[in-house]
Amino acid sequence: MLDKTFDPKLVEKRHYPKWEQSGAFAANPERNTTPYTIMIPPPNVTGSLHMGHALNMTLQDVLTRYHRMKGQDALWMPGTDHAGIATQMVVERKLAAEGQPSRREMGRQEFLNKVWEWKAESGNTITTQLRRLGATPDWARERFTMDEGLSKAVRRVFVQLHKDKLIYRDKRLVNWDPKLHTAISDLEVESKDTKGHMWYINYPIEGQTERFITIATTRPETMLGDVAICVNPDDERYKDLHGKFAILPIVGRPIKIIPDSYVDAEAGSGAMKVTPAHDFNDFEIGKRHNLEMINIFDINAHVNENAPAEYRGLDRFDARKKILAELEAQDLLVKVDNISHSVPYGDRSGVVVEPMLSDQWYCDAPKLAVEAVKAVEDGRTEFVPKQWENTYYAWMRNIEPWCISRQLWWGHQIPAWYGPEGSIYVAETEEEALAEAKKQWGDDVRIEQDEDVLDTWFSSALWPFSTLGWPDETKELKRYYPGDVLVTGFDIIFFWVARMMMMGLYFMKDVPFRKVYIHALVRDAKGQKMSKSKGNIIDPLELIDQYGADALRFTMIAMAAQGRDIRLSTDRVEGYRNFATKLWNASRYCQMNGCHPRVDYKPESAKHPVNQWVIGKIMDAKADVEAALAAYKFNDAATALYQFVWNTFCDWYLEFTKPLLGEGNSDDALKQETRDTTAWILDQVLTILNPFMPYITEELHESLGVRDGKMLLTSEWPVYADSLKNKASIEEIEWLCTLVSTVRSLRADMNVPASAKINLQVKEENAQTQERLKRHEEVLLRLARLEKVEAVSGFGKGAVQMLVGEATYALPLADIIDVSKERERLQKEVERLKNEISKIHAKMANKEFVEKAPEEIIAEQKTRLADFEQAQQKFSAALSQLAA
RNA sequence: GGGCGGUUAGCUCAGUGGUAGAGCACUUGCUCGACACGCAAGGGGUCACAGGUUCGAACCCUGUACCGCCCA
Repeated sequence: MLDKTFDPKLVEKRHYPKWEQSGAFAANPERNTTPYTIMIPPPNVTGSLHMGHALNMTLQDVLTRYHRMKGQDALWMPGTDHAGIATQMVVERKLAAEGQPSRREMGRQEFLNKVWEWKAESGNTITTQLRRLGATPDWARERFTMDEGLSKAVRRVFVQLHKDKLIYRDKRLVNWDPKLHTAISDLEVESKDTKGHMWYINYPIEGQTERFITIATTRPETMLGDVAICVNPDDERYKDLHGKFAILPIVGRPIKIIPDSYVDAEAGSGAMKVTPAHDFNDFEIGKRHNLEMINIFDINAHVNENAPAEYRGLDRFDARKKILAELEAQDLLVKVDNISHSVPYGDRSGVVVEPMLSDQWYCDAPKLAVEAVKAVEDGRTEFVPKQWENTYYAWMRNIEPWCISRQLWWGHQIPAWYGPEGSIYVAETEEEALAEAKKQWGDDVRIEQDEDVLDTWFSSALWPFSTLGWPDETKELKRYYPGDVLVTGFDIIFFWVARMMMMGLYFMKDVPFRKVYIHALVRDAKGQKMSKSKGNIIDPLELIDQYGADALRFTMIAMAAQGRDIRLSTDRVEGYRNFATKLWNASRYCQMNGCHPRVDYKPESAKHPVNQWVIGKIMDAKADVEAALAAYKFNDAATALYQFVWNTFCDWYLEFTKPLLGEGNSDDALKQETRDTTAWILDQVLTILNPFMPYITEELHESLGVRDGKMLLTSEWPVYADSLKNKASIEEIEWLCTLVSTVRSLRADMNVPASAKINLQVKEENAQTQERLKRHEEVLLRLARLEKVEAVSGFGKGAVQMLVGEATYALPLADIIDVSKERERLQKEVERLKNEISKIHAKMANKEFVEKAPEEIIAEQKTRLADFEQAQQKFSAALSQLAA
């Protein structure tokens, strides 16, 4: 016998290892069936499971389990990402905390050893946690972006793109993170609106005493690197200064005043200082006018030797203060405005990013994007929901060269070697590079590998094919590329989805996945982003401990379709925990009543309308689930299941079975049919629900007696013949439900005590109704708590009347009835009906409606009208009878 | 500034042209032989606002307001 409640903890602990050891998660490229592929968005190896993962992984697991049950060769490819900056930071912090030598002190190789050690210890945190969620990826194939195979793919891609001139080295401005000492890509920069100042500074004009040109700047410290002043060519104020020089205050360098239409005469003072080495716009101007680029900062964003001695070594913000003080002393500071402007911050370090001139490697994203855009335009890859394609296009059509080098140690070291006189050899191995160098320089040449590593997203971009063995031509690659669907959040469309599209198309000549399902982000109940600093993090593992993995999964699924945010509150999780308990107890009921699944049971054999009805209902539920999953409407699937289990199966069907299985029923054949049907329906429910709530369904499946000893995990998704559905029975039982509900409702309205057994009278019933009333008498008596049902020719005084179908029913409540209350009820009912009737009358009187509306709508309105009119008549009659 | 999304019951949200829905919360009544993590019955909505299209609009179009996100 099942316990009274479901204990997820024990069940989860027991089933997961069984599943995993069964080998059922494994894809099998030899199988003669269609593959179904999902590539996991590899979580950071530093990470631990958060709500975003819980949602993302649950959805993937649902799809994987579902397609696996449908007989496809499902490959859910798992793995983790080496997360260059994040991991390096974690390990550095750990070293510091342990009082060990710093990264620089121990040197590159030693440090990398430490990172690998750390990875060996903590790198499986998140994969362990995924197991707790019940995720079933093909663990045997688990990959890590720093694996030898994936690293080989990275080198191959780099070399090939370089050969094709799609990767190049360039000296440009980059976003420099002065804390982490690395360049970062545009995407890793967060612009934040910040309160700041606009300083207006006078630069003296060379050779003219007492004449100044006023520039406006938010970053006065960069003036140490000024090389020109720009004005709009049409700006009358400055026309005579074109080509003249100003003297850069503090530094004393003469800088040219040049016209450039980039300058907005209306903005600031209309004159702009130009610092090409420290501002992206100025850099462009500098290139246009061939200006010198003076870099005034070192890697810490401290002032360097290109500035006057007294500023050297100062932090950029200290330098700003000193410069402002000096300008003020020289009376060159004209005014200061308080403004709000956007300031770039490094998303990892949180410090202000410094535009800095440096040599970096770039990937020609604009060229690669062309095909990637086309692939979405022509539908080779489709986003779900569709509107995300706009987001994708917007970025892809304005894409900038991608800075792919990072001044870090943890990552894929760039496969480029430097030889004499600035020669560069890009090759997959040092041997190859050396060979090339020798070819050029003769024998005793020394080459050195570029110290930098690649952006982590560079290797992630290859994930859909590098994990399948590329560049080798493996059978996996052939079979599982492209993937069926990528499941991810909108926050990494640019970082990851777009880049996979570019790389996949370039190297595989096909898109990496057919569909991209974009889900929402999980927020807290108030819509706030969860973050450690806000302290509003809900830990999925705590929820699993508290409510069970199934409850958490079902919550994620039920909420999946909501806009861009999912507001998670524990109430919801609790609600789905209750759902699990409900299912548990329904199963308990089945068990107590001897409803054991029978291998030879055929649903076609069910004769009783109640049984035929519930079979029809499970067919609908299954079809709804299938349609929902096909459209990635996970919440619809959840609703269909929830409603079937709770409302149809528990609230109605199991209640129907009580009289049928009870002592009162002497029809043994019917009893057996009902037991068999109940067991079969439960078995179907467990099967269909399994991808959503794998633990409880597996447990129940196991304890209720198994069809053939198979786990649900490896069971087949059901298929039903359309002919199974019996419309007449469905209609009949729906009538029965309405009748029961109507009686219950009236009893409550009339304050009939729940325990009071009363009679139900019926008149004007047709032959079909007579038959039905007889057939379902037991059910009716029990569910509506009635003494008996009797056919009468007329109702007595104090009969409370109701309508179901063509017949009129009454509860004879002569003694109990509150006449005024009953009058009120009837009047309200008549009023409502009159209202409906007049609405339909108005519609039908509208000539245009009758002419233009489709026939079935008009027919429908006519039926409704007839029903309402009949009902109104009967209630009016009841009302006058009450008055009499 | 540009773009995208949202505004439906107290709350969280479904709902793609014809009868306004769910869960939670709330009210009332229930120890009914699976389940109080439950059962039954209820109350509760100018579908943000203003125009337009249509026989008919929560739904399509235009605009406004407010909220959120992304990009500059």
